[in-house]
Amino acid sequence: MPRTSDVEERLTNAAMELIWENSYGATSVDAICEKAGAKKGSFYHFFESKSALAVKALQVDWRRKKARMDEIFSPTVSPLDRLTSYFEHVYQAQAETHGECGAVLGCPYCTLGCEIGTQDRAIGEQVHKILDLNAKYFESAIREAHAQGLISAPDAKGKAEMLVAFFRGSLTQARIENDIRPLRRLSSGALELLGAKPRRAAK
Amino acid sequence: MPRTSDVEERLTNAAMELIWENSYGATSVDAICEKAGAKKGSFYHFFESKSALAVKALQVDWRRKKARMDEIFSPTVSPLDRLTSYFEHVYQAQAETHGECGAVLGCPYCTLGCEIGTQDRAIGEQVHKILDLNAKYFESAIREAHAQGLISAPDAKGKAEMLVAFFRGSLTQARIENDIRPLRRLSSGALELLGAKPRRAAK
DNA sequence: TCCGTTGTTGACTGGATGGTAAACTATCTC
DNA sequence: GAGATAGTTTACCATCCAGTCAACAACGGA
Repeated sequence: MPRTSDVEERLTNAAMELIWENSYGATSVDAICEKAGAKKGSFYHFFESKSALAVKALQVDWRRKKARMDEIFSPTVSPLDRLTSYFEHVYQAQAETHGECGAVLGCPYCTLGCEIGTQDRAIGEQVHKILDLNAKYFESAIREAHAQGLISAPDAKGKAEMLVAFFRGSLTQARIENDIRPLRRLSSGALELLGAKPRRAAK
Repeated sequence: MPRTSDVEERLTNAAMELIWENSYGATSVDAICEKAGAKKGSFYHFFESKSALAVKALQVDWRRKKARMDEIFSPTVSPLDRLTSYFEHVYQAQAETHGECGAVLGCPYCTLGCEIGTQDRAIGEQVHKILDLNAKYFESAIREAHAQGLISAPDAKGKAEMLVAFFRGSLTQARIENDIRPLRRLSSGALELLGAKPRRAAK
């Protein structure tokens, strides 16, 4: 057997998938181990508890998503295009998982945060941290769009909070209804909410 | 012992509270029985399963909330005032539970729907049904506001979906952050989103 | 008064749960 | 090649879980 194994990574991936697809409470350590092709002993060699695994899984998942977001929200792109292309990206990603596993799963952070916010401090804080970072992209794009005169948003933080609420609410709705339709109007709705002209040639 | 008992009602109330405060998965039948002061045997005398109890609890909870909403969305009130006073009401209610149990709990339907949408068909459908009904109030108020020239919303259904997403997203945010702040801007944000003049004297 | 209905009780079941422990194996370093 | 270290395996545990069951109590109607 190799010196370094990828069991830890397989475990975090399996955990993230199962928790996202079902829920934290409905995801057992046994199920995670089976999906990852690992034994329970290995699980507790790498993680001190199910909760610790969830925290790690969130971190890993976010690191991947952050890389994508840094691309999409690159300063080389016009601020409003950052937002619309991000929403397009989210729509595509949700449509893809819908095709793959037959269900629209929405935002894993929101779902998990909602479920265990009052129960598990560590997970709750991790979720909170990630969602805060995620919102920063919106705020920055809005601030810049305002500075460039593309929209009028003197209170960029407030506008960002509204947009974030709309965005996450749409994802939540999509998960509950198991329907991607609420996500189709994400980018046009965002422009409307920001008071930008809805007609835009992307790219 | 009395011919008719209130055990059933106590069970649904206890279930709703526990599920809302924690989650469906984290709420055991034993815990519900203890909170309701009932024995497990009684539980299964009235309900065939934990899932069935949850469905019933949702129905009872919604019936109560619907009565309040019918008042608030009374045709005697100006359509935009219906919306703002509903949001004020929600804010007050959330602030109250925050004071009582130290946590902002958000929307029970969204939280529950998110958690078990993919796992329990019956509960998922019940949640879906309630959320649809809830959204109808928004759509009707928006349509009427448009007809009265208070706002411009030719696509009332679309606007309502946006507003609902914003509303529920804010509640979700509030739960995750355990903070009522996202709910303070609910009514002003709604008016902004609808393109109404933000200055209004309520009542 | 007796019977059927409605509601109540508490002990019980079998399986799943999160987590443990100790033995074992492969690899790296010296 | 001897340890030390990192990782793996299996059997195991106590607890909790949803759900069952059969006996029992209170009332209403006949």
